[in-house]
Amino acid sequence: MSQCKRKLLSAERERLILNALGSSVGTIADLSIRLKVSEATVRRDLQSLEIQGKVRRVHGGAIRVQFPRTEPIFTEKAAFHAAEKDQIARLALEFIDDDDSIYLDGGSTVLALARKLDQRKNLTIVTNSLMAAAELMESSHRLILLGGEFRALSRTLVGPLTERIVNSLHLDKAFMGTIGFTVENGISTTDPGEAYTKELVMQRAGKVLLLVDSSKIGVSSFVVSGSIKDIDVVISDHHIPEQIVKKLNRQHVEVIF
Amino acid sequence: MSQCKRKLLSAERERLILNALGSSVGTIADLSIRLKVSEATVRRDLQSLEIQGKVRRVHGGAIRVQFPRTEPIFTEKAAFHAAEKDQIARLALEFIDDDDSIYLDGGSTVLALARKLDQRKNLTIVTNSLMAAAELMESSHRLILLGGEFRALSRTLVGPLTERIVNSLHLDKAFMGTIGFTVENGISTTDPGEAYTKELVMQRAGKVLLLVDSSKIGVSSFVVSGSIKDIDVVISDHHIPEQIVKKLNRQHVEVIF
DNA sequence: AAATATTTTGCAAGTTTTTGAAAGAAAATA
DNA sequence: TATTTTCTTTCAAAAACTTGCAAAATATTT
Repeated sequence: MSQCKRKLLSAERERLILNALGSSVGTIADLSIRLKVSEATVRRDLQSLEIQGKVRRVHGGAIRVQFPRTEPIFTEKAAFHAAEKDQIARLALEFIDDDDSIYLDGGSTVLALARKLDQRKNLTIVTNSLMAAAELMESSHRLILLGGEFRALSRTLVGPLTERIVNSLHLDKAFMGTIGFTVENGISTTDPGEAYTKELVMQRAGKVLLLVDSSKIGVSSFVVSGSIKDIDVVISDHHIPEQIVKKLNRQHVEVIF
Repeated sequence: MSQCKRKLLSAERERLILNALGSSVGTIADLSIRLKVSEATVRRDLQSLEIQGKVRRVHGGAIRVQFPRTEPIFTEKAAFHAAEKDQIARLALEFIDDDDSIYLDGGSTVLALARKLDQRKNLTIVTNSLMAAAELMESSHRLILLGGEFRALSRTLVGPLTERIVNSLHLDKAFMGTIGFTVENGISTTDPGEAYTKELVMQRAGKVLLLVDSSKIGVSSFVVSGSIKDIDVVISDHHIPEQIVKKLNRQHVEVIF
């Protein structure tokens, strides 16, 4: 049906790539042979497909995204940048001492921290994240859940009801996650209820530590949920731009990576 | 079945590993042979899977973990008298109308009710049970969790902190579970924190329904968590003794079975 | 139709990631 | 305690990725 001599348009190729990937993965080399183009071109096409959210690129090839929902489901999000998140969590763990009372926010980066907490003793852990709670169920620490309205997308408890409990607690350190982070606008998220609870917690905590992988830096989301002033320490990975670090230091925010 | 010549991507290998592990354990040596890669690579893959929370590494191999990790104690309990509990839950469902705001207590009998709630529309469901919450995560109902201290044995949130949220809610109907139930002492449970929260909820609810299978009738536990006066309806199975029914009726408690 | 601008493609240099091997540390077993 | 097995760390080679650039293809203008 299409003229086979003429070279294919990139849009046509992209459709062919998606086809070739089927439901599983494909290598660059394989796709390059099948489409009769150079590997460089395949890479560019996959890059474009990744931006469109149709494909997830991995070293050596790409994986087709199964359910192209508007927001990636939690488990997919967690697998993305897993190594960076783990590294950030390892750095964050250094800030936690035995017998601390700490707050764990929602999000996969903070969840990575939750998985490491059996390296400390006798913590009081407060969280609004059901994923973190599930992870800590078996632990010997004292676990307190914020009440509130359940938000399915992030699996967290949010909104005005959380205020009741937050205000009756003292928190030594709060480990916060975020959707977006810029020096100008501070931290931002998609849901107003989520933002409300974040702000509340940061006001109650002795020290606020923001865990943010570099893919979120420079991104602004819908609702502002806190400014730079609320944050004491930013923990990120090594891809964080040097100029951002300098700007943060100027605002008396410690940066670790 | 699979193309053995082509080199596998790490993402593919990880899927194969999860597959190979199935629900049991797998050794490094075994995986190394099956995937035709070095043991070092298998270790690295397992490390990555552990960071993602999909696997638990042990000396010599790895074990697959799946969410929600159900404690054997709890599942055994739930399996016990499962048919009776399901029957009780079916009867309890009749008391729930569309648009109700209801409370779900902890315990396996109430959990059976939670599983049936997609037969109603637009409920506001308040609960202190993480098992119930896990069950209702995907539902379209509005879900509110009581905050408070996490009690591992029952997987519920209990204690003084729950007061903050309970007192700011209105509940049409409360579906309560219990450890023990006698006409003389009312309902009783093992944990003071648990009892505290139960009493609180029953005071705030328009109608209190007790879901109790016959194995718990005549049993008294450590802490009293409510008297007969607090209860409007008792829902049980057909093994409930006739004389108990009469005594309850005399105290204006409706009995269904 | 010719000339020019724009986009796409392939190539190559330099960088990063992955992989397997080996040595020392830690854990299990006898 | 001694011994074996398994784990972690480190290293070097190989594979894959990124970036910049020039040639080719396509689109736009004259």
